Amino acid sequence: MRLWLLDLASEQAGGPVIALWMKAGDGVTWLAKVRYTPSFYLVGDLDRAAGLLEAENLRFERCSRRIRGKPVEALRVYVDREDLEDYVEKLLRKMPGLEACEHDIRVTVKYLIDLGLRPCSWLEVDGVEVGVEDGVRVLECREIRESSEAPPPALRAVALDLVVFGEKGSPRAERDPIRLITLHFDDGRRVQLEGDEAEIIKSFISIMREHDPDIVVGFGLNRFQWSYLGERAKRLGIRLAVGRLGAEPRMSVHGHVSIRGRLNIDLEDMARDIPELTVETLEEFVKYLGIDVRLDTIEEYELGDFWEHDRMKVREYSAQRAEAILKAFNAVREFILSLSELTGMPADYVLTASAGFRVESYLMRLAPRTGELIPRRTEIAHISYPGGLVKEPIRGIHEDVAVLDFRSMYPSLIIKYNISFDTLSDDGENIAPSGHRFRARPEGFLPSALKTLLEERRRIQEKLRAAASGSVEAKILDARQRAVKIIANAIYGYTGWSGARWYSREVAEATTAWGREVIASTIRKAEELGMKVIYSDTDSVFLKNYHGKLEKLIEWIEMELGLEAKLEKVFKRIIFTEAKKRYAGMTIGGEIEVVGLEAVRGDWSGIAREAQYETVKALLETGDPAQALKRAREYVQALRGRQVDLKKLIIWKQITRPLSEYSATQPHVVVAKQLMSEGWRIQPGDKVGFIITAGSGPLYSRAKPYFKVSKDEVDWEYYVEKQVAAACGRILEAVGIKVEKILESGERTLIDFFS
DNA sequence: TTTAGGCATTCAGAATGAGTCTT
DNA sequence: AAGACTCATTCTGAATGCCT
Repeated sequence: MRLWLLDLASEQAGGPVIALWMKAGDGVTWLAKVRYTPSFYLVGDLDRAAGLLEAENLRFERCSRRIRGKPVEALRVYVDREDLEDYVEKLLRKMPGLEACEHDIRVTVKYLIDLGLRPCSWLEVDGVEVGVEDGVRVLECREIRESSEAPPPALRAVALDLVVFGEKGSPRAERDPIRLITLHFDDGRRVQLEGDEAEIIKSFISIMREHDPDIVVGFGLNRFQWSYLGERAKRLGIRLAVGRLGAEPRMSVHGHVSIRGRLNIDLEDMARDIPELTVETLEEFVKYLGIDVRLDTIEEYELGDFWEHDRMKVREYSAQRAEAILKAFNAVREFILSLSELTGMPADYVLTASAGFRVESYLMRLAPRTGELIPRRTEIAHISYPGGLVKEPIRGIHEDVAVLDFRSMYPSLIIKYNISFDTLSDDGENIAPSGHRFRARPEGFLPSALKTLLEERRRIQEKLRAAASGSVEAKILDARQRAVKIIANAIYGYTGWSGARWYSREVAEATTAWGREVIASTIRKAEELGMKVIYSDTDSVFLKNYHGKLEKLIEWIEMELGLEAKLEKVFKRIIFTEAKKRYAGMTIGGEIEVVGLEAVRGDWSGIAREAQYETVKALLETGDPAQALKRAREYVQALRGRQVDLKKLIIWKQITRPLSEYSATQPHVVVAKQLMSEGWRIQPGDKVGFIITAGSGPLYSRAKPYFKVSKDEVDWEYYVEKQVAAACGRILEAVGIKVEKILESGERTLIDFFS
């Protein structure tokens, strides 16, 4: 029977049993159960170990494996229990001098690795149906193996949104009831539950059981909504039996909430690791995906009022959110399933897991291929090392500048020089500028992983070109190639992460050292060819006077460096301040691109960002500093005339740690403390919005929560000088205009004549 | 349960220094 | 004349969020 693996869990029944939740092509849900005995490895004095294991009555076998490429003799020990880690730790205390590995891997993960199975893929399952439980067909599994690739089966999804609020401050589960539950199923059914809280929670549970969705999707489910629902249900004496076979949600790994038999997918986790999003809200996420859906915003502090005076608006608000969540999910569904399949992590927590764990999960599945043992996770002190090379930009305006980028520089270097933890060797023939040496062959673990990924991506992209654009197949392929790219690009960073199982500072250090050498020699060659290098950062060079020479440089990079570089874009005009990593340009298409400057930073006021953007735009479009100055002055005038919306004065800053851990007094922290004392919940990751008000004393004493400030309290001069003039001044100074010029009014006054 | 390092920038608060007053 | 005090300036570290 061909079944698609939705999720899995382990159970204890006189030894571990793996419960595989699967979907058939016809939409039927199957639960396949299979007995499984996990194992771990011992290395060291094996003869002594063997004696001890026999005394413990454990089954084991001798085998040859590798540790970081070095062949070792090991004992593979089978232990019929779920709590492998604790058990082995205890065992090790009786066997000093022996090392264990692969005992600190969860049983479900071990199972998938051992059998070479992946979630979100089709499997061939042999077994006997032993009954139907709660609509689920249960299978006693005999054999299970990979099956051929095919699109996923139809899956039923439901979007969930809750409305809760506090009379004062954030809602608290011990006090504030759930007011509204909105469910939006992907077959179009919509439900809004409102009224007596016990009743609506019960209805929610029965609707979940009746419609039996495979996927529950929401925004903020893991962080907030499930625990709130759980707490409220508990207080009302209701079992929140929304999982299959009547299970309740439970906290799982990576800060994820698990619901038995269903995928619980929180799009907030996905929003959080999209770098383009500076504010991780549903509104921004939906906008980023380019989804056309109406979303009225109600701020948290307004919810209570609207509930009292305009309840229709709240219902509409929640309905819109649920619809947006469902639409967003449909847009990213294939990506999530692909990432799950590729990394081997179940789809409901692959989003919650950070980049490092995703890479690691991918690598762990490759380890058995070469007999590489999976190292245990250890805590190692973090030592930093040199990274990419950044060349000081040439200040001012430049015309006609080409940007040349290396294509996946670090992955290419890792492959080219066979950089890997298992090829690192004092007699290696590839010698990095950092002095580290790597053997040229056999192919290392990381280069092999990267080659596989890059080839896979090329293969998918080829198929993608053949597929009809906009088709389901094209969508799936595109999602998959993006998943592959993400993992490939994260491998270098993984090797420098001290928490990684395969942490190798040598690998990371050698990679960046070769990278610096490559970019430095490229700069030299470009100059030799008569080009002028305006700026360079890590794997890109900005070139002037490139016509007729660029091709030669690209060819040289290919022939001499064995790497690939590509003309990324051409700026008709570009401006650099003296600062690195900050510039703005206009492409030949007429598009304005601002990089690193205040205009793209989330911790500057809207007015400063807008003013700087407009100043830059005027400068780039006309090439005339006077026009830019004029534009900047308009914003100063507007502020001084108090003609600016309060919203544009809000400065947002993130709370990055518990408030008590701050050593410096800062405006947003002071405001956060104040809000907290008023009953608002503020956690690391939250953004606090404040406005600077007039008065004396340090800034932090004049910062107020944005929703409490009126126009006559504002310190307008602060916004003129420290926000707008500071941001615009940076641009204008680069073209020889002094900041003070912005603060003067356009017309000359009497005072000008006297000074 | 945090992939890496490089970088600019702001603000608070300490350190420094010049100038003035007091003893 | 030496020391105490005030006020302005300079320097340093903490913190944030960007770039590749």
